[in-house]
Amino acid sequence: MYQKYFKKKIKSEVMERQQGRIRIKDIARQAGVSVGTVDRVLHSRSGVSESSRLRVEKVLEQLNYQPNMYASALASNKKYRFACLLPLHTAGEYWESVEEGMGQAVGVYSDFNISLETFYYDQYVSGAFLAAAKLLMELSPDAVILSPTVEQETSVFVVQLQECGIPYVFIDSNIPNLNPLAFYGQHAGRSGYFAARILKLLAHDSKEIVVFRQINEGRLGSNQQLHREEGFYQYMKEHHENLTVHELNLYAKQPDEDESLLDDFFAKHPDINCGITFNSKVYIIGEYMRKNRREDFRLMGYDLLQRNVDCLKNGTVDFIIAQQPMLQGYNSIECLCNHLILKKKIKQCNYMPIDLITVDNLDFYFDAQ
Amino acid sequence: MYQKYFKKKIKSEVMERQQGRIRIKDIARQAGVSVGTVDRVLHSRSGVSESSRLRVEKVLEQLNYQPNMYASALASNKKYRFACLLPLHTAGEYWESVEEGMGQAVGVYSDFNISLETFYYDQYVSGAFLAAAKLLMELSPDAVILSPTVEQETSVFVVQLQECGIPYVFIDSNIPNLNPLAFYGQHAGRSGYFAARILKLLAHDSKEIVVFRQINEGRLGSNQQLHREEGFYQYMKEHHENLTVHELNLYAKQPDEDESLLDDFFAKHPDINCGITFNSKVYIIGEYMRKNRREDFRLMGYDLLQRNVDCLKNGTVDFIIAQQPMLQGYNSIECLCNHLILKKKIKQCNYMPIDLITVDNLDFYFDAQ
DNA sequence: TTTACCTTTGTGTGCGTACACAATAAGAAT
DNA sequence: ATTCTTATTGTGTACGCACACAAAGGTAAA
Repeated sequence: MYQKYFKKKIKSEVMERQQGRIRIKDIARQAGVSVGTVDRVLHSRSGVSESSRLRVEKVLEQLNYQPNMYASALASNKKYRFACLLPLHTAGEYWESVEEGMGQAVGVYSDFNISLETFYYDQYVSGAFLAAAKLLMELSPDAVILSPTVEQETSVFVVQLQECGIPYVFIDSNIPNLNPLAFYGQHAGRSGYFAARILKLLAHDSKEIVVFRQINEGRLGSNQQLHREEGFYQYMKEHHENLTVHELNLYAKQPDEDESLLDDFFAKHPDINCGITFNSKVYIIGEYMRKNRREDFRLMGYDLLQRNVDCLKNGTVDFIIAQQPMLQGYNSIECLCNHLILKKKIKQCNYMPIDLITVDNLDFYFDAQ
Repeated sequence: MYQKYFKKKIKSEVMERQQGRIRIKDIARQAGVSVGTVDRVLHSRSGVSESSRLRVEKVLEQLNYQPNMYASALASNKKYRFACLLPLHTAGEYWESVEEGMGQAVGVYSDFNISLETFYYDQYVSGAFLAAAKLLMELSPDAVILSPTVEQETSVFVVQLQECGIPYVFIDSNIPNLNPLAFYGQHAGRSGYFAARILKLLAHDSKEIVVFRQINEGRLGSNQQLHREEGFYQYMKEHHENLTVHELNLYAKQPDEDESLLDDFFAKHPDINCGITFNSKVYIIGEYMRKNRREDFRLMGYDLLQRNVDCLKNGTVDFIIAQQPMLQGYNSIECLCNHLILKKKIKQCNYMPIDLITVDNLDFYFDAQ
């Protein structure tokens, strides 16, 4: 009859007894010792003779013992306090999604008795980071999640964490030599490089484009933004060296100020019809274009804030590059559970995908957990 | 000093006793009954008086009891057999990634005593699906994952599953009126619409483009492919009505045959420099272009098979649309665990993101779990 | 030989839940 | 009143693991 089918069995890559997993009891019987001794070996506690330790370890390896993490977590019956240190932000901002993801993960892993307390600092006030960090440390948390936006203050704090043996996870941006347990965020340089390729497609044959920049408290954006710009310019240098890239600095203090800056710029350069921002506030430009009925202007930006989504939908923004902020938050909590409770091995550097969003695939972006 | 920070506490949205979660024991004490009675209420088993049932239910709601799923799974000590029914495929094909994702999930959830057995059918041989399904049913699985590629045979099988009360999950493509427990896959129409927008950008001002199609055993591709095409044509109709779209049917029987078809086509249409495929075999075109040194040809396709990735890297393919096949596999297993073991609520329709991949963001696509 | 002390090993209980079984109460039948 | 039946409720054990404590064995000192 039909020879056109067959089957295959996957039973998790764990050795099995008749049916069901190897337990500590099985190891004990095989090695001729009690479960207590096996337990001591597993947790490398003292009080085991060399001979039985070796015997147990051999059987452990032979049977490829994998502990039941849930039973283990249940028995240990510990509570875990996680603390999080984030830039102060208002509703609708990027960091809110990160927090939402963390909240989701806390819910999912609530059976592990975890709790999360978040502390905020104003990234534009010198010393605020360390002040918030001090408050945080009074909690004596079991692990910390933070965004290393203020590099040198972060270094100071990280040393404290290391002294206390508290593991810490970086989120959004990375400082590799501070050696976090893990990092979740985008490869900013590559995302700028990618953005450049797409923008050049959008720009068609235009000879000039514009980069809108955001200046906060005199600082030229975050490290993330700077790295995106670097990637962007690298692509343009490699592929379109004779393209003219203008830069326009905005300040987002009073909307009027930005508006007149934009007015001045486009009065001077009426032919420029393509631009990009490397911060999350492309809606400022989008809303300006809508107000001034410049429907020909092609525009790109970062992050799916509600106002940016609105711009995508009304066509003033063509593309948004997203970086799964919710997933970053979710993963950072998950990572701590895996490390502290389930004792799984953690991958240190975790780049988020560089997602290109248009009005067409927008809906499905949020669908993915 | 610094007023620029504050804190916030998230402790999972679960009511708590002093510290730690509400347990069955707590409910029992509050309601003035034994844990056995609470257990009977929780599982709506018989043998509880109306009065105590009401009392328990009231306390349950008051304290917002959330069972510890891991303790529950541990105590119930059941084994779960999952079965999977997929199209027969060779190494490097799309379905292999789906299987990889399922394998990963089986590993992650191995503490729940789950096992997975996969059955294959030749989607081009009539009756093979149901023959494989019969084999599958001999396992008497607790749940089934399948790709409903052969619509009418799927209908027959689904009726059997419903009669046996076996939950089933659709993967890759959906047939909503067959009412699966869940569906994981892409919105094919929208992805075609999205593809059209990007392709038009790539095509610049070209007046003609080409769609390469794959004919298997006389069938014009899967439902997925057809829906992508529909979305594609819809976009073109709405936005670029006077664009000429050529279609070229290929057969992938002997490479020579396809090659001469391509030769003929491009001899007849030497000016066409932009094309797309809606199946996963864009590498056939990419490799042809490389062989014929047509570096000007702009090309798009679907799915990150190794040969497609190679084409992305050597520049013969510009964009690939991906659909997270690994995540589809992973999610389908996870969904069954959530439903059967953890008793969580399942979302029925789960569209995967429509991801646009270039050589720039390729690496990070695979990084996301 | 007895006692003390330390090393090594085994046993018991608890984590929160599920389920089998025992116990109790209430009512009906004798 | 006694026995039987049935409806209701409580208790005990198990799941796999962690950890406290008890027990056993060995060595050295008194």
